Amino acid sequence: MRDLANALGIEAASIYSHIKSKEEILQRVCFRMATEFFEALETAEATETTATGQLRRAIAAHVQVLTKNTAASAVFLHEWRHLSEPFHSEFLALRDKYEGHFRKIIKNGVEKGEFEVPDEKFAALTILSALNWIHTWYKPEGKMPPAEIAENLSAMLLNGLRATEPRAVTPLTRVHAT
Amino acid sequence: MRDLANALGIEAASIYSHIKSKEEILQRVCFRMATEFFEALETAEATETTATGQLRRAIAAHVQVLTKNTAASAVFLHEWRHLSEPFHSEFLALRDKYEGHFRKIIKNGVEKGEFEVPDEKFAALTILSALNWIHTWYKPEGKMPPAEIAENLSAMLLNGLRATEPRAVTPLTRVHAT
DNA sequence: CAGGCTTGCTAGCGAACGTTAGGTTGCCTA
DNA sequence: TAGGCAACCTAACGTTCGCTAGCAAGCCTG
Repeated sequence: MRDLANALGIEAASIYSHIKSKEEILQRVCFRMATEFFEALETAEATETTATGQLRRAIAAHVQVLTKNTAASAVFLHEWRHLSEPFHSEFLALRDKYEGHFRKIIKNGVEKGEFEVPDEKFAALTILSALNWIHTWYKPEGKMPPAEIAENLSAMLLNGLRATEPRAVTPLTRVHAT
Repeated sequence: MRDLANALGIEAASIYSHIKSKEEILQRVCFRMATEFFEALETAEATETTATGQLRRAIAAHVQVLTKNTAASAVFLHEWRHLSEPFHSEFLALRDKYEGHFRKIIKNGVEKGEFEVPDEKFAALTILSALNWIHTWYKPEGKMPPAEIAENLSAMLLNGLRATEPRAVTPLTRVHAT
């Protein structure tokens, strides 16, 4: 709190004119990020019809939210553990729901013959795992912009490392300005 | 410290008969885990000759170390940030070296025509990302044992989700008892 | 222009933190 | 059997933590 106050050019006690408690900050960050992830995901799902397209859009959306604010992302990904009830449970429910969207995209893909996975829950978890690590190394001034990161991730996750036949990886068409 | 002492059935001050400071615990955990990861990785590399084989072994080794002690893994993956100098720099150097091993396996694979990736550093990072998340959900009593997790991860990372031609995923032959 | 709301301040509370000082006990060894 | 050391204790240190109380200044609105 004293560090935060210092960064704001304010006394620590003055912060409490704006918030009720330290945890309120945590709650706001966690749930605002959750909302951002959901909105981005729903847009992604609505934009495409094929499972492959939806998944690639979903990955791009997730990466975009994640890279837009890496500090908030780190809080969203790790610090939610310190939420008190009922926020902790509520947050976990949202997380499950978000993961469920990915699971459903994958399930659809498997049913339509686009994908082939041993376990769709495991696949969804692995995809999100691969995405959720980027906040630890991503730097806005780095040479790889979020869109390119997303494309590389999509390519890797959809096609794997293995060299076989040539695989077309067409760029995503632009939906709206970022 | 007081929690730790309580878990040990001891007074907090008594801990200092065994360690110099709280950070010493952090140092020991971080560097012991680093050693474990390196030893497992080097065994994996020595066991196979193809890049594909080495990568699958390396993934299995990493997963095995990670799942053996999820609490220590969480410390290794996140809390190293709180190491003081020179341990912080030393740790980062080890991390780079470890990642370098993966990068080299991938590079070899690309040169031998086994793999096809846009950026081998990025590929290495993505693979480790996918692996390093499992400590957040893995439970020893869960229905998926570490070896199976590793196999599924290898399958996903090497082949991707996309259904194309049938891909043989042969199980790893057992090297030594676990 | 009076009232209240917003935003900030100073002072300080009570709890928790990592850690130290100094002492007691019991075992292992010379 | 004497000495030393390992392992533990009680007591308390100085610091940092999140936060509250109480107050002052500035702004907007009735």
